[in-house]
Amino acid sequence: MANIRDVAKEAGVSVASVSRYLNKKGYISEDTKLKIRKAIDKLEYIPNQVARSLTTKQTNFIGLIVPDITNPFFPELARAVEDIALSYGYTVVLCNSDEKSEKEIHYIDTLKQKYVAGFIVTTNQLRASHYEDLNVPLVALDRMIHESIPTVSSNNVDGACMGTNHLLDSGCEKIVFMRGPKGLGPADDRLAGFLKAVEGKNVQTHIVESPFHFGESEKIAKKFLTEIEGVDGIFASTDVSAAGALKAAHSLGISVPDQLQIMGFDGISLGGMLTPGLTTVAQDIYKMGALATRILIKIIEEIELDERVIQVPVELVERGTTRSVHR
Amino acid sequence: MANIRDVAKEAGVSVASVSRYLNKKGYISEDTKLKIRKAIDKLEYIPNQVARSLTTKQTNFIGLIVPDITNPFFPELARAVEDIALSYGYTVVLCNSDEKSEKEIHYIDTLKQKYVAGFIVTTNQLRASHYEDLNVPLVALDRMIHESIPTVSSNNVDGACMGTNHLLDSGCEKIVFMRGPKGLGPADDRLAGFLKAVEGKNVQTHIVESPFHFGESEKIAKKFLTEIEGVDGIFASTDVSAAGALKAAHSLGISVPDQLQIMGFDGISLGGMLTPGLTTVAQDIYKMGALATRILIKIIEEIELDERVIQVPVELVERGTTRSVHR
DNA sequence: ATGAAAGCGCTAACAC
DNA sequence: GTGTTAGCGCTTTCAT
Repeated sequence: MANIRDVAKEAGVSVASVSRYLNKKGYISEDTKLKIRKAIDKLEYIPNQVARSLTTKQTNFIGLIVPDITNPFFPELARAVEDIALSYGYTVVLCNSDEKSEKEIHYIDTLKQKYVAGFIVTTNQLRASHYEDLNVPLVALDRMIHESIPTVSSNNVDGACMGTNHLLDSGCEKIVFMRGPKGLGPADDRLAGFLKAVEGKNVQTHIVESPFHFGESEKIAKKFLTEIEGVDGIFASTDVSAAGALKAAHSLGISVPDQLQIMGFDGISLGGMLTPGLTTVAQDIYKMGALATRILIKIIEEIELDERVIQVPVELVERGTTRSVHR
Repeated sequence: MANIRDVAKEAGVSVASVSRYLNKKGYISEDTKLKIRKAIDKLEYIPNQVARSLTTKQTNFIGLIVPDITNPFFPELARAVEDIALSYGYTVVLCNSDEKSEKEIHYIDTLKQKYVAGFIVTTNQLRASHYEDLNVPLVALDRMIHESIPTVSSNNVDGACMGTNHLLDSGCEKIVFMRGPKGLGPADDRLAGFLKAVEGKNVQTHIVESPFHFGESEKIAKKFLTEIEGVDGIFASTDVSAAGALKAAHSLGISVPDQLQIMGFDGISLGGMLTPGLTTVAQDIYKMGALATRILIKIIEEIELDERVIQVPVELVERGTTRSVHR
C-alpha cells in the first residue's frame, strides 16, 4: 500500500504538494498536478483516511441513531439517508438505540470519539442539553429535540387532522385514537391534530395510549374493542399500531371496514401488505431522510442553511380499511 | 481533551507505561498502575481510537453488509449482531448493498480502508475471490460464500422439507413452490428441500421464480393463481414472498386456508401481523446473528474456532394460512 | 507555487 | 519494570 511519501517521491515533488493536490487546497501548478496524478495512478495510491482523521479530527462517517430498527419506518428512513450520504461521499453508521438512553449515549460517545462528521438523530431519549453539549453537527429527524437543532419532520398536526376528517367523512361516530407515548413529539402532535379535527364535531372519542409496537397495540386494541361498545373507527398514531388494531379486529370477528374503520400514520410498505390494505396518513419517508441528510452535510461542510426547521407535507393514502368517501 | 502525554505527566510516569496499562500488555507495578488510574480519573482521559488505529491498523468496527434493509429479515438479524457486538465492545456499521455489487464493493473498500476489524456478510453479489483477497476477518451469514469462509446459516434443506411435509399432511395436492433467485444459496437449498420432500409423493408441483420482494411476489402469485387451475398450496421461499402470495389470494377472492394454504420461510414478525397469520418455517434469526458475531469476534481476536460452518435448526410455526393437521 | 518540518495521539521496539 | 523514541500517514504552518 503506497503512502503519500511514495507518491511524492515518484512524482518528484514534496508531500505537501501531494496533500494540497488531494485536498484541492492552495495553489499548485498544472505541471506538478499532472506529475502527481500520474504517480497516483501508477502506484494506485489511496489516501489513508485514518491518518487524515488524526489531524483533521473528522471522518466522513455520519451516525444515524434510530430507536427501533425492527419498526419498518426506520429502515425505510435509513435507506434514504444512506442513499444521499453515499452520493456525497459519506458513509452512514446505523445505530439502534433500542429506546435505551444508555445505548444512545454509548453510540454518541463512541462515534464522537471516532470523529464522526455528524449525527442524524431520530430518537430523543436524552435531554436536549445532552445534544447541545455535543459540539458536533447534528440534525433531528422525525422528532424535534430542541428548537436550536435543525429538524426535519412531517406535518404531524395537519396529517392527523386530515386522517381524522377522512374517518369522519366516512361516517365514523365513535373513534378511538391510539396515541403514542407521552412526551414523544410526533405522538403528541398527532394527538393534537386529532383533537383539533374532532373539536365541535358530533363524535364520541376515546384516547388510549399505546406504544409503537405491534404486539402491544394488538393487545390494547383487543381490550378496548371488547370493553367499549360500538367503536366504529380507530386512528392509530403509527402504521405498526394500526396493524395491531387490524389484527385485533380480525381476531374478534369484527369486519373491517364495514363495522370498523382503521386509519394508520406513517405510510410504510407494511400497510400495503395487510388485508385489507391500510388506509394511512403517509409521510414522505424518503424525502424526510434525504432532506435531513442534505442539511447535515451542509452543516458539516459549513454551507449556509436556508431553513432550520422543515416540515414535509403528508398525504392521505386510501386503501381498504376505510370506506370510500366517494360512493 | 487530555491525551496520553498529559496522563503520563500527571502520573509522573512515561507514556509507554500508560500505554501498557491501557492495553494490559507487559508488566507494570501495582504502584504505577495506581498512579495511572488516578491520573486518568482526574483528567477524565479517554484514549483516542483514531490515533490508536493509525498504528494498530485496526478499529473495533464490524461491518455488516445486508442486501436489502427494507426486508424485515435483515433488521432482525442486524439487531442480534449489534447486541452481541456491543457486548464485546465492537460497534457495527450497517451497510445496505441494495443487491448491487458496486455498493457492496464500495462499502468493503471504504471500511477496509478505515481498518474495520471484520465483516459479516449476508449477501453475495461478488465472486468469492473478491472476499478471499480481502485479507480481513470475515464470516458469511445466511448465505454461504465459499467453503473457506466460516458460515452461519439455517438448515434450509431440512426446513423446506419440513414445510413441504406440513403442506402435504394438510391435504395439499397441487403446490406451487415460489423459489427465490437462482444461484442464491438459501433459495437453491430451499428448492432442493422441497423437491426432496415431494419426490415420489402424490402431488402436482409447479416451480415459479420470484424475487424476495413483496410487490413482485404478489404480482407473480396473482398470475399463476389465475393461470394454473386448482392450486391448493403455495410454499414461498421467504415470508415476504408469502405475504405477497397471501395478498394476491385475497385480492382474487381465494380463501386462505380453506381453498389455498400458504407456507412461508423465515419467521420474521411480519408473519404474525398478517391475517390469517402466516404459517412458516421459522429460522432462529437472533441466534444466527449472535452466532455469526461471536465467530467473527473470535477470528478477530485470534481465538481458535470450534466449527467453521454452523447450521442453525429451524422450526415450524403453525398459524392460520394452513389447516391444522391435528383435527 | 513549493518544500521542510512540526505535529495529530498512540503503539511498540529497544534500551536501561 | 520503566522510559526513550521512532514511527503510523497525513495536514498545515511557515519559509523560501
